[in-house]
Amino acid sequence: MPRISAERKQDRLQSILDAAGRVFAAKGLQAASMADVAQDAGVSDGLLYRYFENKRALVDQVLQEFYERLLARLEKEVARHSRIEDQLGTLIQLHLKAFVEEPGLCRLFISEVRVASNYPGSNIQALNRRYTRVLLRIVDGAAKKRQIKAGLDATLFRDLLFGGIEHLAWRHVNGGRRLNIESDANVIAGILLDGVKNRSRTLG
Amino acid sequence: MPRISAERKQDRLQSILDAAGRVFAAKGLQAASMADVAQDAGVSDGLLYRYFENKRALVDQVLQEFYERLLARLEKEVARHSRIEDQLGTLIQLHLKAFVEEPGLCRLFISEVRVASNYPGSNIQALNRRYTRVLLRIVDGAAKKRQIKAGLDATLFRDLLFGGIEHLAWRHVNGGRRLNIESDANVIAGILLDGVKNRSRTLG
Amino acid sequence: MPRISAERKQDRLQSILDAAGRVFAAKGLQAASMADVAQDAGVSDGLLYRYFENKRALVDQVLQEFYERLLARLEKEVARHSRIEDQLGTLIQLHLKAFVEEPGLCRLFISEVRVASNYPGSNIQALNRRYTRVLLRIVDGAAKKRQIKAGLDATLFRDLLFGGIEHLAWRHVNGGRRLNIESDANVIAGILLDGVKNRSRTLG
Amino acid sequence: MPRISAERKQDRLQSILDAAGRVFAAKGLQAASMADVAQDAGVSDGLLYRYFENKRALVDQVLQEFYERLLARLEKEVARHSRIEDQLGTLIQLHLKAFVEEPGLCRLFISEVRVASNYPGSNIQALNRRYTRVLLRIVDGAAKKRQIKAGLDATLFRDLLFGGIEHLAWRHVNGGRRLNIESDANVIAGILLDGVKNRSRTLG
DNA sequence: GATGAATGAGCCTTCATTCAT
DNA sequence: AATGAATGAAGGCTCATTCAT
Repeated sequence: MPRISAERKQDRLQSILDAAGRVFAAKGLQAASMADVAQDAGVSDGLLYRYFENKRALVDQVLQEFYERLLARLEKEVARHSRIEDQLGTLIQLHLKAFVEEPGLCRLFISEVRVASNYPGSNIQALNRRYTRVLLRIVDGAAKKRQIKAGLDATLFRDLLFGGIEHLAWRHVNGGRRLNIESDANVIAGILLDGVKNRSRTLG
Repeated sequence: MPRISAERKQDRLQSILDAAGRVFAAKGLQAASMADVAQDAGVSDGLLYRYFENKRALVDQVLQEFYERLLARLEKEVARHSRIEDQLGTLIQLHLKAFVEEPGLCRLFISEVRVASNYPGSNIQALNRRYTRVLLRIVDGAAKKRQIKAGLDATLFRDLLFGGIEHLAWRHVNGGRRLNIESDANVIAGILLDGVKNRSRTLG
Repeated sequence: MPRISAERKQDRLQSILDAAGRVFAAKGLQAASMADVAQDAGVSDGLLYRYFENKRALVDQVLQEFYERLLARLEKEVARHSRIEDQLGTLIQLHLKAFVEEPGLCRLFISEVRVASNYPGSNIQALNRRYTRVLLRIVDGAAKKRQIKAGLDATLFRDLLFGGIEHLAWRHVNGGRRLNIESDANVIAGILLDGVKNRSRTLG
Repeated sequence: MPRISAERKQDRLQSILDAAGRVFAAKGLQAASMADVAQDAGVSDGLLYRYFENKRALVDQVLQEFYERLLARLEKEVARHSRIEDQLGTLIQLHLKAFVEEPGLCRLFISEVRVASNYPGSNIQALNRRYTRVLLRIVDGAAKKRQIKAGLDATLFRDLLFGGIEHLAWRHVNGGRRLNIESDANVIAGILLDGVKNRSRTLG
């Protein structure tokens, strides 16, 4: 019989995750100490280690939740549209928006997610695949409607898309290029769709 | 009268930079200490600080040289071709090749260059612009030949391209997707060129 | 009216002591945490502190029980013999056997018991005296039979014996010298008995 | 060309070792922190790690020097005597004296040396062998003079002796039994010598 | 110019112990 | 009685950077 309700424990967990998100986003993974996170969460240092094995595990979780939130939005919103252009445009818009709305996490995500995804047991790989699946559904739909030739290599397509979005978002966040989310998203969607329109399977 | 000739100093500088490149690439920025670099370069710890203000400055320089080497190759080789497709394909190929040939620096570059580019006084921004210029020349050439409509936003185009290449290279380096440099480069070039064929100026 | 019967409480106490013995022996005092003990005993961390004031007290108790078990065996088995040589040989054999059979506790005992015996309130001193008494009985018997001269300093004799056994056992446990319990015991008994045969009281 | 003379470095090393001896002896290995040692030595925390890889290595060195000092004394003084009884008596006296004169180190030695000797690369084993060699020389001399039968197992003999001395010294240091170094040493020497007088080779 | 000894702040992590439930 | 969440002090260790020589 737990003396402390499951909700309470959930709250603690969530408040730690939130704090970690804020602190890591604000100071960067390297510069932010576990003590910083604990203080921001209003708990003791030691408690962090009851919920997360170590700093790495905490960051991983933060990034994972960010990624999951993004994916959930993507899947839901993309499904609302039926035209290929709208689906892809929506996906790009949401992705850009997610990054722009949470620039700190965005920075963290971009600079850590690839490294994190290498850690054994990391779920980031699974999320990457999930992202690919969203794209795949769009591409397959387009192929069925003969809007693009069948057989496009989805991972290559995903890398092109994902990479471009990342770059765009990053530069915006860092004060480089102003972003017009809606129109930029449409341009990118247009370029990529036109680009693959007549392209057949290119890679296994 | 300097006790040590300018050339000698240049040599020292270069050997430090080389050592830093090797060490940072091999162990990662975080795990590599200044002492590691000094040892690899065969100089004392203290000497590093005569040539570079701090660790950050040293890394910046390493990345900058890597970027510069890449750009020099790009500019030279791209200029050899006259067909748009060949120019773009060459650019992509060289970029991928640079990353694949030096996976350690590639990793460093990808995970640090954007951060580095924020540091005041960093020259990375200038190199980004130089990269943009290479692209711009290709795009303008294409526009003149009416292969694409005039006015494509080159920075957006660059981000798409650069981001995609980065992602592709990263995943290859980390054992994800096998890379077929030549064909992959051509596919990407094809997609992007087709994509922008009918697209007019979209952003400032 | 106690909610928990006295027996139940005894069971708890004993299961904690058993767990502590296992855990401390397996991991060493330093490396074993109270949480480890609690888990092994199947109780909560907090409960340990109802039965023992702190970690030190718990270890003391574990060692004490080990020592007591050893003494009980010694007293019982030694009494079965009437020849001095057999009495001493048996004592040594049992002592060695106890250590060799429980190498973990043996290690703990050797490296902690002397420290523990300093703690105020520790009963280890009393057990030392009890050990001395066993020896004394043997020595006195021998004196009566004129096998040794009267007046041997029993504590000195005990230290010699105890120390030698400890060393022998320790080195065996740590893979140093192979132990042949029976013959080694007899050799030691022989040396010491012959050694004190003609020795008169030396110290108060 | 070292900027700091080798002597200076030696001084530092020695002052750290001395401080470590003092601090570990006074507070116990566990309770003494590296910071304590650094403070006592008047150096920074970090410097300790320039001279010793870690805490363990520092303790090892302290114990080793203590042991070496003891052995040097033993070897030198024992050689001065020709009668077996005097040789053994001297050895025991010096050993007891060493422990009694430095009770802190003695405690450290007794409670740590056996553990330390297990560490790979520890020199304690070598010192143990050296101690055995001193004994062996005495025993062999005695055997030649027909004072004892040839073939006594020197390691068993050493354990008996060493263990007894340890116990005696320990109890004295902890306020147990008063020690009369000279006479106790002679008693022990007498017991052991008489004990082995007629004993032939007993173990490999 | 060069050295490398020295610094010392700072960080992650552990764990005995407490106490609200 | 029993739980186990929570605490928080403490400690070993690293390493960028400085500075006397």
